[in-house]
Amino acid sequence: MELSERKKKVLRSVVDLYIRTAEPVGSKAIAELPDMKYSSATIRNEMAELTSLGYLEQPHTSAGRIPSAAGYRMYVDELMQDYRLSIDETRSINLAIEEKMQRVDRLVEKVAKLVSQATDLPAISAASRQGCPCVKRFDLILAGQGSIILVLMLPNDQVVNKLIKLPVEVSDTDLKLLSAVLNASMTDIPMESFTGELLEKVMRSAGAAASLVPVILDFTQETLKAQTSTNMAIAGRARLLGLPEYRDVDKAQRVLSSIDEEAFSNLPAVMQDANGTKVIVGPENIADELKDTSVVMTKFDIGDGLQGMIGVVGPTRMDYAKVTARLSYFAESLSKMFAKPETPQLPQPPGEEPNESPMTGGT
Amino acid sequence: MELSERKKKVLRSVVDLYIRTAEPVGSKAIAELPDMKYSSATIRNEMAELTSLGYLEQPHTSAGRIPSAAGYRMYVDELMQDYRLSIDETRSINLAIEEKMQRVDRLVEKVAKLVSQATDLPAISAASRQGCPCVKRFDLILAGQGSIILVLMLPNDQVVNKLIKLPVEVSDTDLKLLSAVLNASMTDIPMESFTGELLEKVMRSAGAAASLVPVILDFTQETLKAQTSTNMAIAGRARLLGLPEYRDVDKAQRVLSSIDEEAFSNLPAVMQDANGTKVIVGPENIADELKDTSVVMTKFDIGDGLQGMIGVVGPTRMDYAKVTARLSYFAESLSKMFAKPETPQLPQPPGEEPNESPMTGGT
DNA sequence: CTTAGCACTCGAGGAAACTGAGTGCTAATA
DNA sequence: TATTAGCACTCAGTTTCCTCGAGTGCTAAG
Repeated sequence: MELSERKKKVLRSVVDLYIRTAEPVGSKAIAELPDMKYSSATIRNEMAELTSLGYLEQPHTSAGRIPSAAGYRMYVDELMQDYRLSIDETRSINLAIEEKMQRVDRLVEKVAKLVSQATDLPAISAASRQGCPCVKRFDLILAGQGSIILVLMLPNDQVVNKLIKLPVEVSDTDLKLLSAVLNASMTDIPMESFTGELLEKVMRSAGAAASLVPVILDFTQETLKAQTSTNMAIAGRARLLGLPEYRDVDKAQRVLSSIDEEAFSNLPAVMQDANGTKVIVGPENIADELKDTSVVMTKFDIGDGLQGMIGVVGPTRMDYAKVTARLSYFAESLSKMFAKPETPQLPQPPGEEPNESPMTGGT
Repeated sequence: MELSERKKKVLRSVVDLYIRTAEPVGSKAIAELPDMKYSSATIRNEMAELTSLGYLEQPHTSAGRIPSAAGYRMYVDELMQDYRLSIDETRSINLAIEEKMQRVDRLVEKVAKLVSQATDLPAISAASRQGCPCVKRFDLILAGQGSIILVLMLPNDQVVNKLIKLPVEVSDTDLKLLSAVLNASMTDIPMESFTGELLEKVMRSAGAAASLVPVILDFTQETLKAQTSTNMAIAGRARLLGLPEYRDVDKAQRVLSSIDEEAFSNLPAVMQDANGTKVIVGPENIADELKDTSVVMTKFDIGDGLQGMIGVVGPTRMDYAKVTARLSYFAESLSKMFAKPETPQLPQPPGEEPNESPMTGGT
């Protein structure tokens, strides 16, 4: 059933106000809003109906109303008005991003910290590898002292290596042969096929250096597996404690613990299939501890087959409009930065035209 | 001034009891302890003196006493009785450590988590490189497509590399020459000396590939710098919230924030010069937020020139004896594990002989 | 030197009363 | 018919007041 315009307006106002104050909202407060042309009695009737429709709740008889999960969902999906980032906000985000970021794992930590600062909420950031990993090229270098260096070139120019102590004496020629064989048979294929006949074929062709093959392939498998693993960081946990809903220490502890545990380990996966910004409202969360905790997250592109994700964790009563806007802008800026790593070209702050923040509110 | 035996006994009892209950301790409670042979009145007098000596404090007139910072210091340095780990405790620590640990940065995270679990307090873990880093050996590999791979061998068999796009065409012979020059002049010296005449000499001898030298040395410097950087993780922050002293959310927030900020970034450095276990009691902390928060930490050996550190953060009223014992055992186990990485040989659980936990209580 | 006794202090905890924001319902109004 | 004013009622939160008892310091007796 579609809500009347007036009901929508009331619902939106209630959620807006509740987001600002964290206190149950009464009919009078709504009636006194600048562009509300009805008396508190009318609002009262509307609120009563919204309550019976399941969009609002009443903590107890003589208190105002607070949004229910369905109310938030409706708000996020249809009612919420786009938040316009101020020039100051875009500038501070840009400034934050401009700092040099080096290694990927450090980067994830840093991004999480920045997002947390920008939203004043705990933030998650993750980078996970897309697509099936394979080796582009093998190199074997004689390193003296009876050891060799194995160098793997991966797609996207990444290079990984390992020092291998030689179990047997191997000549330079043997190595050349072995690497030729490896490059001929084992490149550009997924690691699942490193088995059976292919393996035997390689062993046969490898000649004197055949005993190295298992060591090499073990390391290769390990490396490729590590490539697919997701790197994830959480920052700014303490910001939760500043919010009125977490004045209750026990509750705060439960939430913080489950943040630190595995609770969010599946978020990057969830994000894979979604596009744009995704909002998970309170009870839609999986974990029980997170009943009145929401998550807003979005993807960005790191390049090199890496998929980035940033998100924030907050009370169900969080300022979705603002958070979504900042998150989207952040993601956009990061994507652009990674697109041209040498001269980071940051997006222009939104000028006169409305700032579109794409959004899907999946369940 | 040396305290009388009886005063020591009273002080120890007060701290012990306060650690257990987190409530001010009265004279009666002390007098009723099994091996206390004096009446509450006598204890009262002793406590009054201990108070005027600065070892105890009184929250208000009609309450019991709590230890002051000086009281804790005294307790940690002289009074505390060694805690004997139970077989169960050693077993669970061993079990935890036995899990495979891969990369160093992951390892640091994992260790922090384990320590936090073992002590039920937030834990810090860090790994930092010891001694001045240098390059053992340079290798340059032609990688096709107008690029080369630079391979640096560091002490302790670590290998790092980078793909370099060639600005100019370079032949295999040129590369051989360049790497010979690099290996002759730039190995086994600290990076501070990569300057002036040495640099010029290399450039002159490098021939056709001279234009590569700056790129190579930039990367080398960066790598060596990264080698000295400390890797640090904190886990189990939420455990703080379970403790009575952090029922006050604002306080908890202040402490957690400063844990997440830079507050502990200097701990690894502090640990460098200390040996054994170090206890920093509340007000000895640098940061103001950490006034009634203590830190216990100890070192362990990762090998490969890496120095490990583990520590826990807790209220000044923490069970120093227990924490210190567990931490020491943990450190010992880790050291042994890294000493023989393939077949981790864990220390035997302490048998009949007293379990010595070396300890220095520096200021 | 130790201990029993005692008057005193003062925070914690609980009951009772008060306050006021907010409600639902009814009747008047446009 | 839709809106609004008015009113009695509800109930969480706050304040006030009181009691209770753990703990103290001091004095005098053992």
